[in-house]
Amino acid sequence: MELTEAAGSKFEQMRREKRQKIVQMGIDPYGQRMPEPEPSQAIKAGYEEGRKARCSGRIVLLRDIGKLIFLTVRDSNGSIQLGFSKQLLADKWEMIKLLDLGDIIWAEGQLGKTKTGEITIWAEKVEILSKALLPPPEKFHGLSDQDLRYRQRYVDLWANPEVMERFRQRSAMVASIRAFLQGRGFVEVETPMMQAIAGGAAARPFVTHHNALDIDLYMRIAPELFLKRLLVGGMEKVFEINRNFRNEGLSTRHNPEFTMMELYQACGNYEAMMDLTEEMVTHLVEKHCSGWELPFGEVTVNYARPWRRATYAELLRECAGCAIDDIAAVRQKARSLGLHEADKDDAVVINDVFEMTVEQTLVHPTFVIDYPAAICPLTKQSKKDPRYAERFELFIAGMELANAYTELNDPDVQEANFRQQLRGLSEEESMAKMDDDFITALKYGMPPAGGLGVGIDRLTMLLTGATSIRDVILFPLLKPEAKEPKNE
RNA sequence: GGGUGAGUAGCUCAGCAGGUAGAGCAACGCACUUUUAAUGCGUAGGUCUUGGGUUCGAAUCCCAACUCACCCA
Repeated sequence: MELTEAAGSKFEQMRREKRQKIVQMGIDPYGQRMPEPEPSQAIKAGYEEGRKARCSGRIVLLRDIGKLIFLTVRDSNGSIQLGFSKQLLADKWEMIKLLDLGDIIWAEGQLGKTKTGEITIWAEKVEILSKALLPPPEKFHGLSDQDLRYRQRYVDLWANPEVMERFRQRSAMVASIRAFLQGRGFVEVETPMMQAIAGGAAARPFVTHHNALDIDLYMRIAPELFLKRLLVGGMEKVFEINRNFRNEGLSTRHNPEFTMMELYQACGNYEAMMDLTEEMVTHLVEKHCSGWELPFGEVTVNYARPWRRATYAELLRECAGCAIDDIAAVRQKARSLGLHEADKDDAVVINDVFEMTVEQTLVHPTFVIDYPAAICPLTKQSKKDPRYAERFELFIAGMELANAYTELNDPDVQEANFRQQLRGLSEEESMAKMDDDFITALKYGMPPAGGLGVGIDRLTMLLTGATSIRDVILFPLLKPEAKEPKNE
């Protein structure tokens, strides 16, 4: 065991010794405030021979040619080459010779080009900002072990520049969504993440406990019921971008905590929400992507407007081959798909069949409209046919990306819907959970409204071509690492 | 929950008719003032995920566990 520890820490030991030498020179190996560096990208873009430039970043490549050293340092949006010559940096040379891959440094000097044309800062001042005690991953292949990439995202981000780029894009897209909505008069709000009743969606919640009050609380599965209370309060256009928590399995499309944008618009309905969704997403594609056709895994998605709008019933007929009214045929289909249907209500069986047959076929953006009213307890029924609800879900690449309703605002109908439990769903998974205060709110009067939820993680997946949700969440949920026998 | 694949040096990967482990990068030493994954020479580095089993002998075969990835429910 001692042997392993000694071997495992050999790299660290060498670096600790170098750090010690740096300290002995009177240099702080962890740096201090420095004149603000410029982004490497900007330095290169505004290249001007002889101009003074300063940058800082992590050393990702180092070529030591004796009295001349070339280093490539990487910052958050690029990298730039530094040239250290003994002639220019005689007083720091001893420290410079102790620099390693992975160290974070700062440098200032004149811009120039090498004989091969590479833009280079010929450093006159160099500071070490942080001595890395652990060696970086392999410089060419980077870090590719999936487990390590997720567990040590802090390494993944700088070892694999495309990872950094994807998260920069995510951030830019979220900023664009905010700007888009604010430009249309929406006000951003924050509503409770810990709730006494986990309502607004059909999902199993996480339970937590408040000690002082000695009560159990749920991590929210949706902000819906609180945002609607704000409609009652007189906020006519509100949105929230925040985390939801659902106590369900993990997959390439599901992380237990995920980011949802939800918005509500007074005097709107689900058609207004369709228009808004289409405008918002195409705005993002236009602003952040390379064209209307974007690859996603095996498929190519065409985001060009207008997007298809098809009813739930017509898609069921198209893909499952049965009419929504012919419940015997639907149950037959369910059995042939291997689904258990005997103890479930019609609407639940129909939806099971829908999920299995239709969803995966919807590659290009498709609004599925007019859901069976029975599975939509928070949605206003269609005036044309009360068996259906004014709800749509948006599917892209077989993934549910958005969900929207014409919001139900009749308190008596809402109360009745909360009491109506469907067989085939556990109580926790049911959307119908009595929330007396929400009914009280509706009794004061909520304007008719359109409501929309968009999964931000999935949207990022689609627009950046990431087929796993873990690639768009900085720190996805992982099983804690098994305790290893060797302790510190 | 089920199936498939993976886990070997710090990193990226070879090695599998069973005979006690190998490369590149990284590291250490030497040389080098225009390199681009710098180069040349030299050195060192591993309870082959863990635990059982088969065998004279296991990284390799068998069983179980752990973790990850993908597919399915």
